[in-house]
Amino acid sequence: MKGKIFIIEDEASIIQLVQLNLEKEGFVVASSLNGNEGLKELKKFEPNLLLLDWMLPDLSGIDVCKNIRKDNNFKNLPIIMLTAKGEEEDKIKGLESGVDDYITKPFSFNELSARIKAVLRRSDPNIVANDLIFEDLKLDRIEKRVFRDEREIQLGPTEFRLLEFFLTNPKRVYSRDQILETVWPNNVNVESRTIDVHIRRLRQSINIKNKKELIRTVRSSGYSLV
Amino acid sequence: MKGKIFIIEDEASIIQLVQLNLEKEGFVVASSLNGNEGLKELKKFEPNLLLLDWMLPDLSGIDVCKNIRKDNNFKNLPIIMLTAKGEEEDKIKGLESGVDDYITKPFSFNELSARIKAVLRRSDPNIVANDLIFEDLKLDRIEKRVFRDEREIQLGPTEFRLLEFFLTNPKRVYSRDQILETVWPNNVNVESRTIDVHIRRLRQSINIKNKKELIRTVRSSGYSLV
DNA sequence: TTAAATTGTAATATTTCTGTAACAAAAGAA
DNA sequence: TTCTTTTGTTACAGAAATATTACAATTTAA
Repeated sequence: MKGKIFIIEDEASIIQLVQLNLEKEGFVVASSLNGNEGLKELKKFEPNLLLLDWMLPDLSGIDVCKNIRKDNNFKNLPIIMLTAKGEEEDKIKGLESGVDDYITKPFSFNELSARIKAVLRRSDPNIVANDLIFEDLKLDRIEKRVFRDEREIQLGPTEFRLLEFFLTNPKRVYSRDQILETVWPNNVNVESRTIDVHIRRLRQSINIKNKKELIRTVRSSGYSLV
Repeated sequence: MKGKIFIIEDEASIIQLVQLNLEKEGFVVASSLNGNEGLKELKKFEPNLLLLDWMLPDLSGIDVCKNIRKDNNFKNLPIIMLTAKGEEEDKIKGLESGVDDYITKPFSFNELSARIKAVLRRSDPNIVANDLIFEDLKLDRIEKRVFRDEREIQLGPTEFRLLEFFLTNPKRVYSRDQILETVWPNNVNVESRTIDVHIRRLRQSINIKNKKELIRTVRSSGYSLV
């Protein structure tokens, strides 16, 4: 899982629990303790999914939700609402206001994880898929294997993550910064040119003679899988 | 799996969830929402195992349990108790009153399924798959034996559990954390490097010259059986 | 109780991977 | 063209991950 998840929730302990577990599953996670700030940070972070608490100190969950739905860039951002027990009636309102799913506290992490994956499967299938396939390339996340044309290819850890990243959004061009953010562990400082080297290594591994180049260089923009 | 499981539980949503999943695994399932009725139906149904809620509208779980233990035909019926969080103290009583295992709500279905199988393995070995087989490797859970190529292999307890773990999901790559969580007893703190040593011991035992290596190292990810 | 087996850890050896720097090549701009 | 900017390529040293070994402590079996 290489997806990004944002959490808006005022109980720090819940954030911690959820964040820790989600990161263990490979998600990149950011969070905020209140609605207004959350909205701002969220739009910078560009998550693939939002976990939104119903009751917040400033705005209500619904308000946040409406704000997001109004913004063209986030109109389709999947949202899972976190509600406390006893807010049953509100649930329907929540769903009406454009929430994709909700879960009642206290919840087990497994339950949350299952719902997140179910929602992502609809909105962004590649994030949760076990096999990422693009033309004659196949990457198996469970077995950690890569194939081109049925032939297995050996990749180092970084090249594997890099390819995984490209495969979740083939054709799309990514800047070196974007690649760094997602493919490298957080807070690691790496020369941007280093990516060029890894791109080369990846190219060398996945290219087969007489077959077309799979990674396109877009001068002054970045790279993409084609 | 072709065993029969009876559920006595007053929350219909839990019954539904569990029943659906158990049936998917091949069990035949019947259920009741309260104790008195449950007892009657159960005796007609003759299950191989009972899932019993601790708190029921009429009888308590313990009462049901005692009633069953008095009946010669069901004296040995395995029972797994479902308890809500906070009833911790009662657990001990539960086990004393002849319960085979218990699980605390909320639970994940996987957890429940694992416990059911563990209990059935003791009481009714034929219902659960007991031989794990992968290529020329065979592990007999009942007799605690391992064979490669018909030849028996001696393993220490930890190596046995480790191999058992790999065999439940061959090919899948597991991280050291995942291995620790499942193979080692809960809450035991063990250095993550320790796994390497056990992997080595396991390799040494199950490898036969001229035969391919069975355990694959996936750098920065973990190990898998191949 | 003694002997044997098992476990976890630490220390060491070995392998593989990473990031960077330096230079070459290519693509644009003027 | 010539200069400038960006990307490609290579080699390499240090880092990181894994393998191996030895050993002391503990458990189990005899």
